[in-house]
Amino acid sequence: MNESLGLRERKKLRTRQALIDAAVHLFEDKGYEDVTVAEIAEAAEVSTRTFFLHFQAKEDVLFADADVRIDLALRVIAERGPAEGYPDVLLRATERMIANSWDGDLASGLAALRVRLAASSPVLQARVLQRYLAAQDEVAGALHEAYPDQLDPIGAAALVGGVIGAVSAATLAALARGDSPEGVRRAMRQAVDLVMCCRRQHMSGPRDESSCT
Amino acid sequence: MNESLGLRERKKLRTRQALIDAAVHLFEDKGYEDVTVAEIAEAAEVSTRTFFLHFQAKEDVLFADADVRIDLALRVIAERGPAEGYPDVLLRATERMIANSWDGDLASGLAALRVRLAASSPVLQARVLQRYLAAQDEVAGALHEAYPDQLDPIGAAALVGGVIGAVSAATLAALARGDSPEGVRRAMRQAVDLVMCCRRQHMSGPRDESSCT
DNA sequence: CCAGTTCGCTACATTCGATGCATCAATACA
DNA sequence: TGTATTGATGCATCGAATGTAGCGAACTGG
Repeated sequence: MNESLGLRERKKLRTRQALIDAAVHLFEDKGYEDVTVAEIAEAAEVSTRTFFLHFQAKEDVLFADADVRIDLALRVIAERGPAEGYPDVLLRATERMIANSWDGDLASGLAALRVRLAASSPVLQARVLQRYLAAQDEVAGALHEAYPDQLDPIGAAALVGGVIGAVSAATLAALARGDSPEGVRRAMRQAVDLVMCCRRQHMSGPRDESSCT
Repeated sequence: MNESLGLRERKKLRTRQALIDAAVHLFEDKGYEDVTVAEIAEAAEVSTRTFFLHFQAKEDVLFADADVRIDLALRVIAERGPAEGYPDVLLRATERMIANSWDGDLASGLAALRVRLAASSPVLQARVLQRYLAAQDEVAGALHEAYPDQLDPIGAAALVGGVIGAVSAATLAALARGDSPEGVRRAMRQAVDLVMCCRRQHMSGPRDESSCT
């Protein structure tokens, strides 16, 4: 995976991962609020200061890989086909993010832990929303840049916000219901279909067209 | 207004109002982040501790009178017409909430300030959105109850999440752009149109049908 | 009018998240 | 090897938020 990295960067990644692991274990045991950053750092055998050198804030340790997903979406937009309309691009970007979260967060149970913790900690919940907003903003901005004459900034924001909002709400509902990872994935796809079905001109992959209500 | 209150409670209300006024003035001058609770308390001539006796957190001084009117949306759903489909009901509920949130703004300048500050402070953004998220859950549940055979829980969550997400994102985008209140309101309606246009069967009020892309 | 109680407020101490700064030591590089 | 880069550290500090003890003004019943 990371064979060509220098020793220094490998060490850095190792402490970062140690912090993540320590935090996850502690959060699972004691919940979010009852774990201090000092505890996490101590468990990872680094200083408290080092924690904030790797993560902007306490809750960011739970979103270690979330930034990767934004990059994925941005790349899909950047590498779009010349004749591709924005509904298809947005659809592909969304599906790419879903696929990524499938073999990342969802499989490892990190997403479920996040939801569980957020449900019991309003502070964390607010920060999660903040993060989602920032992500939406970036994607919407990129989409507007890509289709400046078809999407004004407001329309792009509404479009992206609608998709992300629908997928998030469906995912949360499925997770709250205790669905299996497959069930969660199905909920995600259902949400995408619901929002996008009326807007796409042609499909980029095999999908049941009749599921559009 | 409060003639039959005891002297003690009147005093309490007075200090509370002094804290709100001081906070509003300071926020207007210096923005949200650059004002400390100690400053607010000092300007209101009370101790810092007293501030937290009246408000759970710094942001709550801005939400002093703001109760999210979830009831409005729920009532629209409850009092739906027998032949009304869920797209129309949801549309009406959303419009009702938009109209109300804006009326509240005009009534007390506090809400207007809140919106303005939220544009520049991610913390406040998240707090506002948190309130919307709580409403989202209830509305989705009510919508599912109202149309049990047309909307499963996941579908209802996705639908409502999509609408709220689109409206929120468009609103924030308009605010970030520095739009006038009228422009913000237009962005809200644009977002509703974008998400709902393909789903409504008949309109409940005067609206440009051709705006549906 | 007076004791006893309630309660809003204060001062002080403390915890915790987060940041700035100077510094050390290991790595990378010429 | 010598130098520069950089991850990690300790320390100081700020601001939000909470616990505690206690004062004094406002209510209560007699």
